[in-house]
Amino acid sequence: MAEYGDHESSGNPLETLRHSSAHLLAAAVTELYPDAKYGIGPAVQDGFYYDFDFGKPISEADLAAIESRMRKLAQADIPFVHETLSRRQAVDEFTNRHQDYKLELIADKVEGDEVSVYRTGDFLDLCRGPHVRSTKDLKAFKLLRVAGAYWRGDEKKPQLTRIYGTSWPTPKELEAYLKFLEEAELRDHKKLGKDLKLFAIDDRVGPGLPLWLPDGATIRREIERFIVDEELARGYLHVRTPDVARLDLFRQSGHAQLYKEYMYPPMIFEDGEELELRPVNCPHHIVVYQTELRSYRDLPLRIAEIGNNWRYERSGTLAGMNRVRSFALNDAHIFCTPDQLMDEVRGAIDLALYFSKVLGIDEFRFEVATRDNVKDKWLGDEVQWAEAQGALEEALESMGQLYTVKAGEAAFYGPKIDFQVHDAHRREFTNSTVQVDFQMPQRFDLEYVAEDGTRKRPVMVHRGAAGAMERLFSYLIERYAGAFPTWLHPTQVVVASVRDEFNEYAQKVGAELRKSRVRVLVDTRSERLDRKIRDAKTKKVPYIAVVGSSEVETNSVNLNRRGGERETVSVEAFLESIKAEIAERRR
RNA sequence: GCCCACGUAGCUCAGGCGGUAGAGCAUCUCCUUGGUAAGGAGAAGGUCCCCGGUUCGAAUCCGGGCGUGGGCUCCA
Repeated sequence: MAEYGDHESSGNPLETLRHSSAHLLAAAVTELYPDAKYGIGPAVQDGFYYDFDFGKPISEADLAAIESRMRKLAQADIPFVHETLSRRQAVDEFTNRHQDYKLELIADKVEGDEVSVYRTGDFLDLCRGPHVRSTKDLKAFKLLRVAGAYWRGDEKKPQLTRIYGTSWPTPKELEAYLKFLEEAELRDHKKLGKDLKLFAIDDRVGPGLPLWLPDGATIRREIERFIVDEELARGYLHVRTPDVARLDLFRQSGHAQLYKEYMYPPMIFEDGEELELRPVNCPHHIVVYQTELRSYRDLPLRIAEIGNNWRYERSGTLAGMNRVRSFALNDAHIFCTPDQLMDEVRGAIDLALYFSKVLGIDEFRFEVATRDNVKDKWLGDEVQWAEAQGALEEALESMGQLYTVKAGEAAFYGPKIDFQVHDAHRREFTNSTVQVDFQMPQRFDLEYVAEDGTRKRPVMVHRGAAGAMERLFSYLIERYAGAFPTWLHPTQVVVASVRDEFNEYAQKVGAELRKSRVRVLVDTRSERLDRKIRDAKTKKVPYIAVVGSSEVETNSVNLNRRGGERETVSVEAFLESIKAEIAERRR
């Protein structure tokens, strides 16, 4: 979390500009709301924010006035002045201003007797800088929205009002950014999901419980077939296990204790039976592992399933298909020896990279989430952790992949690699993950018979190579703006007859394509061709095959491709080419 | 869960300072047979999110819910 000490701009000019914009915002706010207390105000991706305690909350309607005050201050050409105060002076200054949050930061974060502050006219802020020279350097900013944010990121602390804004060196860049936001709006999976009838979320079913409509379900089926076939080819064993289990299973795994807040309450029956909707698949897969005595010859054993998980996410965190309460994870649990760990991690990363390549996930980055030394929230001994962490990092390095390390972000049972992608609005989220686990093997007393006949404990790797189907789908909708590659598109071809008299031929062409499992819609409505083309284009169908008198004569179709080019080809040639495109999963 | 905003026909939205609502698209019917992004006409369609309160009267005002969106916290 950004706090004094790490929210300062690094010297990157754009960050400096945005950080100065945050100060300008706070200066305007303190003029308009003299009782407002200010918290922190860093530069963030694409802009900045500042947190305030207004006493009583403000709303977005108030932003216009604040922004125009900012403009006024910007035009006034007020310099950003750096000063170093003694601790005593600083405390006096902020006490006079009733700035309790700043006083708290001075007490907690400032070491020594020197306190760095910046003055902008009457406004004084605890800050290391650097800043732009004058408010006049801030030429292109806009306030975007207000939000609640807990003081110092802590739910138990008071909630402040955060004002978000964006700031750019020139008005032209600001305009381009606002345009980008507008375009992101058009790609939004929630909007396109509705427009293209891919999925629906209905109050009567419940929040976070999406319904996959026929076209969405078609895309999901294609993705699942692709995933399962590829995993089978790579030595995974696909299983099917139930969405529920006795609560005791999750007591043994530790989820009932450590993961309780995300779990649905158990179903308790008259005879005392307690069944629990599973929040994760691992316990079921462990039971699969234990259906027989395993030998070292069986390892690595890779048990996979596109398994449904149920997590009672807090209502405020739900978001379209990206964050739901019931989702299908492309999950697998690899049981292996410590010696095999590296290769298995590499294999999992390689698979995730392959899925990404085929699905079109071009922009991503890796994060290695490790334990930190401060907290005692980690289970297991440090040597194991160090080994596992080393294996993860070495795997990435040996594959030439760059990564960042996030200390303290590991799962309680082991370190992990997260595969970070971002949506149309550049909001980042985890799609796939590779996690090393020493806890479950211990809790379930997993073992295998080693070469020397002794019983040994396997290591477990949890991995979701393509993530959850729901989240992946939300990503793909935005990635392609609904214009899915042919192999994924629910309607691969629309056959459009020019007039009713060609309907029969259109049906014949459609039937021909369908024989090869091409998904075809034959548009025989009594509408003009224009209309049929428009409707198909609106649905972003990759091929529109127009048929009229000349096509009937030559047994051909006139193809209107999504890219734009048009061409008359024989039905046979079209069929061959689209079959190849689908088989190769071309983008 | 918390903060802010929003919730009117299947969809996108008007309207309404209190007198029970309107458009376009979609749907249905009829007419139209038109070669590459919306042919025409008509019909049908709404407990204005839900529950309370104020009022002669509430979609409109007030209160409480529920849901959605953007954030916070959390996370696949």
